[in-house]
Amino acid sequence: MVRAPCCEKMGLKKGPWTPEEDQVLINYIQLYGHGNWRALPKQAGLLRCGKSCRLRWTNYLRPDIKRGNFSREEEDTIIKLHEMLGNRWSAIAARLPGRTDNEIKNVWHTHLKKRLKQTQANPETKRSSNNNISKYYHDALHELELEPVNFSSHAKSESLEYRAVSPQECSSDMSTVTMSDNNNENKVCLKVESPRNFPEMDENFWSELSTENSEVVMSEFSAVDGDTQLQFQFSPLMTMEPIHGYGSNMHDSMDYFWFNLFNRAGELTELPDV
DNA sequence: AACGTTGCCAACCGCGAAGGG
DNA sequence: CCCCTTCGCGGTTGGCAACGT
Repeated sequence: MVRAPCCEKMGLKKGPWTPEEDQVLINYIQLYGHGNWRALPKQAGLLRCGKSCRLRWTNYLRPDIKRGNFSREEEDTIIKLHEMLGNRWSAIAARLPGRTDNEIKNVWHTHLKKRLKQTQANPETKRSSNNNISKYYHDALHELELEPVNFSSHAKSESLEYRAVSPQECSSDMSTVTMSDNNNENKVCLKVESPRNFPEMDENFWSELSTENSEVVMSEFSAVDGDTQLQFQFSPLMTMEPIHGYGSNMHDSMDYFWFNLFNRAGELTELPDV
C-alpha cells in the first residue's frame, strides 16, 4: 500500500496550534460536525492535515474535556484500570469522563509509574488503595441503581474467607450468594444471583473479562425470568497474589472483581445512541 | 548570569483495524 | 474476496519551562 504523503510535503503546517486555528476548527465543527477528517481542513480553510485536526479536537478542543490536574481519585482509578487493562489508554479514558487517552498516557508516564513503585514498596499505602476499590464498586452500583451483593466474610479456612449466605440471611431485596468448594483443582466456585436490573452484556464483555489479566473464569451465564444468574470460578488464591497487592485475600479479590464487572457494565449501558 | 539537565505535555508517527466500493 | 481509504490507537518526540550547578 502506498502511504499518503506527509503534511510537510503537501505544504501543510505542523507543530503547535495557534488560537486562530483553534477557533476556525471549533467554528467549523460546531457548524458542520466532523464527518470526514481528511476533507475537513480543506473545507474549513485550515492548512493542516486531517489527522492533526482530529488530534487537536479530540485531545484539546472538544467541549467536554476536563482541564487541570488529576484528582487523587482519578489517579487511583487510572492505576486500577491499568492493572486490569494494561496500556489500553483509550479504554482507560472511556472510564474517566472528560479525560483523553493522551492525557492519561502522559500522567501515567510522568507521575503514576513512580507513585506505583513507591506504593508497592510501602504496604500502608497499598491498604488505602484497596479501600478505593471498594468505593468504586459501590459508586458503580449506586450509579446503576443496583443493590450491592451481600458477601459475608468468614474465615472458613486459610484459603477462603467467604462463606455461603443463605436466602434467610438476606433481606428479600438482597442478592444471594451460594458457595461451594469445587473439588476440581482446589478451585472455589461461587454462584451469584445477581441484583435486579442487572445490565445485559454481550459475548465480548465476558470473553474479555475471563481472559485478560483476570483470575476469574465465568463458567455459566444464563438469564432466568428476567433475572441474571452468574457462576464464576476463582483460581486458587495464591494465583491472585501477584496482582500488585490486590487479591491478597478473598475480600479484596471480590471487590476487585465486582468493581471490574460493574464498571464495565456501566460503560456498556451508556453506549451512545446510533 | 549562563549553561546544562530534567520534567512535562502537546503533537507527531506509524501501524493495524474497519469499512466501503 | 481484494484493494484502498480513513480512522483510531499506542509509542515516541520536540520544545518549552523549571530547576540545579
